[in-house]
Amino acid sequence: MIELSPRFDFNEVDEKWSKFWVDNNLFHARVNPDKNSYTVLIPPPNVTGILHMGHALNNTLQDIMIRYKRMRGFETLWMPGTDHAGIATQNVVERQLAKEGKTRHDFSREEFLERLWAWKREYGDTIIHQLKKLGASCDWERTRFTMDDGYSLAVRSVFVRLYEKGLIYQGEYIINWCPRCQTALSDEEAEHRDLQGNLYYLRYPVKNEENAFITVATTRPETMLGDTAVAVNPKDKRYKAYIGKTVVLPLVNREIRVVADEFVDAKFGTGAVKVTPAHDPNDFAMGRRHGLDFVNIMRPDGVLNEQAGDFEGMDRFEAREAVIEELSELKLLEKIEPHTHAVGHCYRCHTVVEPYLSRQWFVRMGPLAKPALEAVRKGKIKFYPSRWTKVYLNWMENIRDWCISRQIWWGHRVPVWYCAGDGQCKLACKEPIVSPTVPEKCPHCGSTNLKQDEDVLDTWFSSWLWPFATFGWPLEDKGSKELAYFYPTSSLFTAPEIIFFWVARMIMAGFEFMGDVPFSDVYIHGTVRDAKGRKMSKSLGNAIDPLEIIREYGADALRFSLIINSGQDLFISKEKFEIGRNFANKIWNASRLILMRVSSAGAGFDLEKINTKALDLPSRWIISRFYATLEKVTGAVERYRFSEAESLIYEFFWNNFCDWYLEVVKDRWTDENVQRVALGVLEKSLKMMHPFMPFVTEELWNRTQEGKGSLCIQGWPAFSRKLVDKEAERNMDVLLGLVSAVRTVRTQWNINPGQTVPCQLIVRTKKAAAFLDENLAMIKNAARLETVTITEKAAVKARDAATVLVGEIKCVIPLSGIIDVDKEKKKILAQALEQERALEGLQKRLQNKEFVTKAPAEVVAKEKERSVALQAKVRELKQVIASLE
RNA sequence: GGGCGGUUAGCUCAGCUGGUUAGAGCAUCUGAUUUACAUUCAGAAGGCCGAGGGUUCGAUCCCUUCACCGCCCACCA
Repeated sequence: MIELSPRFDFNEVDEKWSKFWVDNNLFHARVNPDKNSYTVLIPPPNVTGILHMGHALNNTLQDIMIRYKRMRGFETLWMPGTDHAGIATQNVVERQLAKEGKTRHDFSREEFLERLWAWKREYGDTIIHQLKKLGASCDWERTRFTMDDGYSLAVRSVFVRLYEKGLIYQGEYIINWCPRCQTALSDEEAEHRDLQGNLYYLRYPVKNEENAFITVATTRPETMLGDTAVAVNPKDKRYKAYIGKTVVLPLVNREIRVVADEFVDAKFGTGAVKVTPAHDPNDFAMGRRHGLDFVNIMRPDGVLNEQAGDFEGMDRFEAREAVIEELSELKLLEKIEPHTHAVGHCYRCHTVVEPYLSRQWFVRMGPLAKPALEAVRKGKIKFYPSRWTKVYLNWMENIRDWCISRQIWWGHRVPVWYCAGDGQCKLACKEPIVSPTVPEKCPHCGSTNLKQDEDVLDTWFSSWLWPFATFGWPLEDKGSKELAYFYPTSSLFTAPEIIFFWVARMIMAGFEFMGDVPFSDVYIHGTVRDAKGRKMSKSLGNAIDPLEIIREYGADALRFSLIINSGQDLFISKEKFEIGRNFANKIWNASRLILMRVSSAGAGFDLEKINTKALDLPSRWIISRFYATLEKVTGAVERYRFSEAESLIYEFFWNNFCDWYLEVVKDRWTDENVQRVALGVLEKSLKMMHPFMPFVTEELWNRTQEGKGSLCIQGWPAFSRKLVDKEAERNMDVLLGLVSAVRTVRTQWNINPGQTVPCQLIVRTKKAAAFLDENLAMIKNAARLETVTITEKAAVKARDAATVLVGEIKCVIPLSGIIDVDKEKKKILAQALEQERALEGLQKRLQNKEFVTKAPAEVVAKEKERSVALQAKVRELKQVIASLE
């Protein structure tokens, strides 16, 4: 007798097995020529903090696939790790410092970085610990961090290689500047949000002409202080006369030219544009085209500088008000119109970004994008669901150069040194020294007085190397055993917002440095939102902590509930986790029942070797149901349809196995075959459910299948076609229908559920009678019937009894009441009529010569088949109607 | 401005190549339960499948127009 508590105590079980799996090193992958590899690389979580629900979803999906593939016999590698997440992590540490009343400038660069490493050590460990709690079957020995020594070497090498190929360049451009973080941002890091702003119409007096103005419209009037031209469309008749003339920029009294440029849209605003080359990307381009001056009016912190004259020292928004006020006094403000437009915000601190002129490093993306586009177009990389393919292609086709330098301290420092020289070779020394290792001296003048570039690289400039840098590249290259075995990896699981940041860039890096795709499948999952549809976030305070759910409902419940809700975006509230908890408990209790009832007879017995001929109908049925479910589940997992897989499992285990099979055999536990089937189906089910709910299944596996070793390294159940018994399923359906119909009758007539009732089953064939006879005990028991008589003719008049029709079996329960037989008949008649009409249409089509000759042969054949089936169906229905008469 | 997705029961969603009576979970209601599980069981009620048009013998499903919601992208100042 094995004692199990009636409640699944997940806390103890979760703890036990996550420790066991790690202690026994069950997830370590090695190069194994006898097996195919299946590799998944974790999207490394940021070391900014603890894991949120999105991580829980992302990692559960990966774990399901990895555990499934492991059971299918692949050498599976799931590479774990964390990302240093440049700006994001620096921000959280700076916020921590702010609480102490300090800024990073109170520290030296080294001291500040030490704070960051301390943070990383703490949170990096927490994240790994949390992944283990979730049940993630990662190869923990390989845990990587994007700033590990080896990884850093990869980052520097890549920089050098691209630089030498001419794909990295440095230049002055307008970039997205966050005045709060005081760093450049990439285009992807500037989030555009619609803001209600104003369109200000400013008048610029024409030089030497009384009362002549050109009116320009702008959303950022303060930038007028940096204007160096006014532009109009060359075709715009209104302004033709002004082209080449000079206007006087108010407030600063700078004389600026009126230039003609095709870019200007005559229809927008006034058709005249103020040109601020240092503060707007379009104006910058125009400035280049027309050789204009670049006047930078702003300091890096968003405060106006000495170029702003009287406005020096004002914050940009403060200056906006002041400029407008002064222009208004000068009567140079024509009007203000409300205007909604998209404004970039820093993706980390949400400050409005400023288009800012500065010297930055860029990657030329065009050449890199080419093979990456081809790979997806040709299907070498597939997106699941496929609609994301278009999103990817669209971005790649319009790709722009990537600004990779950041003016922060946390990250990979740009591997570029400048010779501060001894004055001997000024010319040569202007050339930067680009090297993966710290250069000892200037190659030109030999000076050892070298200064490294102050900037660090965009965090994604390291992440994009994840698929191979994690394997020790470039010290290990394509020829290395590990890379040859595990690269390209198999599937990538990630969120839609990461497609541009990461997925696309990994594909480009894969081709550039490894000459091959980094992975073949990309699975894009939904976003976890709260019940109101808002994205879960710490700042909104609507986040549900996965650890809290694990504590209250268990890791299996968290995993199961998340996945079954994961079709598209997930709308999660706490109650949603009950389904997983209840299901885990159901599995627990079904196993408990079996353990209590089964002697040693079922142990060590393999379902596949069973002689089905000796089994009763419910047993054949449940075995068949299992294999049918197994096949569908396997197919669903292979197609990344995880929620579908879970629904199938849920329905099978709960509705078929527990509610029917275990109920039906309740009184027959002494039957050895019942024991064998119950335990056999449980054994296979535990395997099938393991990738989804690893803890409860591992625990029960060890309780029911002692000595076989850990469940996570067992084989995935083999599908057995011969055990799918369609006839048993059909027959059982009839019985289930019968029982269910009787139950309905009982409810309708308010018969005490405990009370057994007499019943007459009327059948039309001897075969059906024999079939009922065979399963009489079960029917009686399940439907709570007594004195069931089976006859081939109706012996009771319909109006004296409740009559139910199930297939060809008519069930008559003598009662003081009438069931409306006419209604039943009408229903079937309507059905028959519809089928007949369908048949008619079909036959019409089949007689159509054009259709028969022109349509593909398979289609015609299929239609013929359908026609035959329909005919049979119609005939059958007519018979049923006749039997009702 | 461009693109994508959604609209199915009170709520959250399935419904994968068009075909019996459109499903599930939660919530509601009725009843059961000394017998693995109240985190249980049996049952009920609840749907012109967003609106219009089209294709078809037949449309939740395909085409088209529209409405509303959401997301992504975009240098009209």
